Order: sequence, then structure tokens, then C-alpha cells
Amino acid sequence: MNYMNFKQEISNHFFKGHEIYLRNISVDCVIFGFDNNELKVLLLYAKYANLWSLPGGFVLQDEHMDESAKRILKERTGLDDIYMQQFHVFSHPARSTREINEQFLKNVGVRVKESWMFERFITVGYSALVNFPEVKPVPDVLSSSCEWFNIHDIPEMLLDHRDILKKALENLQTQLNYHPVGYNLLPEKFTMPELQKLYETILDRQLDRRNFQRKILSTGILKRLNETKKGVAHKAPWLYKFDLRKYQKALKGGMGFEL
Amino acid sequence: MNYMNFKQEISNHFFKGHEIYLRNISVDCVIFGFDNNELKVLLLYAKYANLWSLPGGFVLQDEHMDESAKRILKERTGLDDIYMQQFHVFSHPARSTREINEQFLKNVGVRVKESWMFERFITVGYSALVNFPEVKPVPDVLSSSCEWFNIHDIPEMLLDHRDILKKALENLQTQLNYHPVGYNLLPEKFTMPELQKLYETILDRQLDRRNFQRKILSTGILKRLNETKKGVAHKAPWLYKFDLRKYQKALKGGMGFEL
DNA sequence: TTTCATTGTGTTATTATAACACAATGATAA
DNA sequence: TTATCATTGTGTTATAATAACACAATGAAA
Repeated sequence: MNYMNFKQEISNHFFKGHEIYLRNISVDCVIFGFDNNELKVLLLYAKYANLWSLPGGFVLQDEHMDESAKRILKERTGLDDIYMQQFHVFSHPARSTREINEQFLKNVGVRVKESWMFERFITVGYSALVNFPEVKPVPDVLSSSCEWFNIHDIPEMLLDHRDILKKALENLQTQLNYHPVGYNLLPEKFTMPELQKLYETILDRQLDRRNFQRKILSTGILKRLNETKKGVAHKAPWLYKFDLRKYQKALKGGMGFEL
Repeated sequence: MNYMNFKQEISNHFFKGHEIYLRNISVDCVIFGFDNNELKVLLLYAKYANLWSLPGGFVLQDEHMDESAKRILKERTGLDDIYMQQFHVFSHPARSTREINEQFLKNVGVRVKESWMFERFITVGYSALVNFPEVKPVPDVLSSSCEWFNIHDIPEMLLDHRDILKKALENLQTQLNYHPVGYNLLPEKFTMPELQKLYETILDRQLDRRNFQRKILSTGILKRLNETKKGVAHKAPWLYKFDLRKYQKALKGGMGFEL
């Protein structure tokens, strides 16, 4: 896409976007991944605002909002069929500003007097847990890059996106006690210490190795394979995989589980 | 208000409502009350749809959505300063229909060709727990009555309002384990059996009297008064009230509590 | 004065959690 | 070849939480 097409596209978005999207509503996604024993989130660098932002978008006229979130996830990561959930609605009247869009248009060099984009937006936060190595981050047209950030090392962010991120993390930490986590965050086969590290990373505290194993096994969501991790220094740990049937069941029904 | 004013108001709402409200977004409130040992919800009878509906409304241009929910609660119940929380966003593309509004306008006798009201609405569900005897139900302009219904005896409802109600109840039941409930649902002074009945009603199952008392007291949110309930057959139970400081703390921080 | 539905309280068995120690493994270094 | 050693696998025990259960006290109504 060349520069003129880009300007054309922006112009079209501001003038005609309200014909294909719902007004005053947006979706923002907090996409969690686990890599190198760190919990990470996928952020975009907004070219014209010069700030990092959450992958977001709008709701098509005939689209369920859950689908909007999945569409955004797919566009940024290439991933399909990922479980996503809404965690909060952010509706502070001053959370989005007309100024930020006007500045943006000025930088791009497009003149717009009135637009649905100048209006206030209420945003719904969705979160997803994805398998880090499968993701090929793709920036959107308004962004120059799409990168993973350690959850403890988040740069300055657009609007209230830092609050949204914070809420998503709190939500994930709470969910951890009642719902299984890991299927999307870990490779198919993984070791008990790896799973524990994931939990410790999300909760941001140490867990007892033996108690953790006992509890997680007691839920029945894991199956131990007849193989051990190869090419590892020291004693080779067993490999496990999720019992998908029981995992799904626990996702819906909850588990009653305290760490 | 006479009939002409009403038609005028409706007309104005359809033609000009989008100037004061956000588009495509609504708020629906599930207002729970406890009376006669029954959990009840406040519903409106929508005059022209001839169906019961949840009290709902729209978000003013410069209003936080939490405030919209509180405004709606205040209008229907007269109550102020009630803790409300969003519990889910409902966004099925077919959840609201143009037809229902056109039927409504036909019944009222107002002709409208295009209106923001004909568009699709995404709604955010808010729930509130209120003190039943304090409520003086007030129907809105589109409703002929505003009444309490037993949660187990809900009439046919508008759109997806039954789903919204169901979700609100499930949410309340889950919350019960982690957050204190009762301050808004019970009178200032209450007995232990009354509090237990409230919990049993919400959870829809029996609880052990002695274990319930032990657990609820162990949270520290209750203060036993030096008086007993008067005018009661059989042994007079002690009166309790909430320790508001600890109650509020438990509201925010959670309690870790299993029934 | 008796009746009786209801409240207040205590005990015990069972289960869950937290804290903790030592043997087994197997790559790496000596 | 053998010793080292970080790491994994597993078991025990003390403590706390939960579930199941029984009997005495009250006080209005009969």
C-alpha cells in the first residue's frame, strides 16, 4: 500500500467508518503470552501518537462483539480459535479525546471537520492467552510495530490503556484460582516445573513445588506422558499434556482451587 | 403530562436522542431486593411491547456509564448511593431489532423514518442490591407499571432480558463466596437466621445453621448488638448489624469464603 | 404449667492446606 | 571412570477449614 492509498484509507475511515462500525464503542485486547519464564503482552506502537497501545478496533454493524475481539486477535497474531473473554467496560467520559485524533490527522495530513471518530468511545476489554512461539506479530495500518512486552516492564501507553492492562492482569490472577490456565499459553507437551513457573509468573509469587504438583494433579486436567524432557541438564522431568475434555469442563464449571 | 406532550417527547427522543446520548449503547439494570424470604427483581411493564423488561436507559454524552446505571436506579427506586457493578456486556447482533421500535411507534402514533433508536444496541448489564422496603417503584414514561417479581417466577420478557437476568443471578451467586452481601439487602438490624435465609435464597440451597454462623462471624463483618428481636414467637434471636468498616474492606479485597 | 418451634452453642470426623526433608537422576566436570 | 551437584520426584506431619451432627435454653402460645 502506498502513501496515497494510506491517506485515502484514513480519510475513508474518518468519513465513512460509521457506516460499517457501531458508534461510540470500541474493543481493546490484552493478549498474554508466556516466554522465557516471563508473562508478556502484545502492544502496538501507534505511529502518529508516538505511544504504545493495546491492539484494538471497532465492532462491525452485524458482528457479535466477541467476534470483533477474535477478529482483532487474528489480525495481529494470525491465531484462530482462541478463547477470549471480556473482563471490563471502560467508560470514563474523558478516556478518549477528540484532540488525539485531530493531532493524528494533522500528522497524517488529512483534513476532517466532523467524524464519528471524534466522538467519545466506551471500550470493552477482552483478554486472550496465546501460545507465544506461534504468534507472528503484525502491526495494523496505524502502527509501526507490534511487540511483546514483559508485564513488569510496560512503556508509557495511550489513553487509559495502562489501566485496562492492569485490570486484565488482576482479572487473570483471580481467574487462576477457579479456572484452568495454560492450554493456550504452553506448548502441547510441558513439564511440571514449566507449568509451575507459569503460575508463579502470573501470580507474581513463589509456590511450593510439592503442594503445587499435588493440587494441580488433583484437578485431573493433566495427563502424564510416558516420556521425559530430553536435552536438559540434571534430572529429566516428566512431560505432561492437558486432558482437553476435563480442561474444557473445568473452564466452564470452575474448579474450586486455592493456591 | 398529557398525551400530546407524551407524543412530543417520544418524537423528540427518536429524532434528537442521539444528541444527548451515546449511540448503539444501552444500560440494563438488574435490581435485586429481598422480601418475605424471597429474592426479587424489579421489572417494568413496557406499555407498547406488552412485555416485561429490565429498567434500562442510555448513556449521556458526558456521563460515566456507572453513573448512567445509578441514574436509572435512582429514577426507578428513588434510591441513592447504591453500590452497582457491571457484570456482562450483551452484544448479539440480533438482540435488539428495528421492528420492535417500529411497532412501538405505530402503537403510539408517531411516524419516524430514520432514528438512532432503530440501530443495533449493545447493552451493559449492571446489578444492584437494594433494601426492599425503602423502594418506591416508579415506572418510566414507556411503562405502565414497575413491580417486584420473585426470581423463580419471572414472566415473559422483552428481547434478551431473560438472559441478562440469568447472568446477573449467576454472577451474584458466584460473588457470594468472595464478597460480603447483605448490607443493602437487609434492614440495619437483622438476625442471624434472616441473614442465613438471604444466603440460602440467593444460592437456592440449604445451609447448615451452625456452620453458617461460624463462618460468617469469622469474617468479622458482623457486630452483635445487646438486644434481641422482639415480638417473635419462640426463642428471641440476637440482633446484628454490619461493621461497615470491615464490610467495605471485604467488598474491595474479597474474603476467601466457601459455603 | 406445659408444649414446642426455634435459637444458641460444642464436638468430632474428615478433608484441605502449609511447611518441610531426603532419595533419585543424569549431565557436567574432574 | 567417578564425583559433583542442581534439579526432579515423592512422603510425612502439623495445622486449619469444612461437614456432619445433638442437646440445652428460650419464651410465646396453648
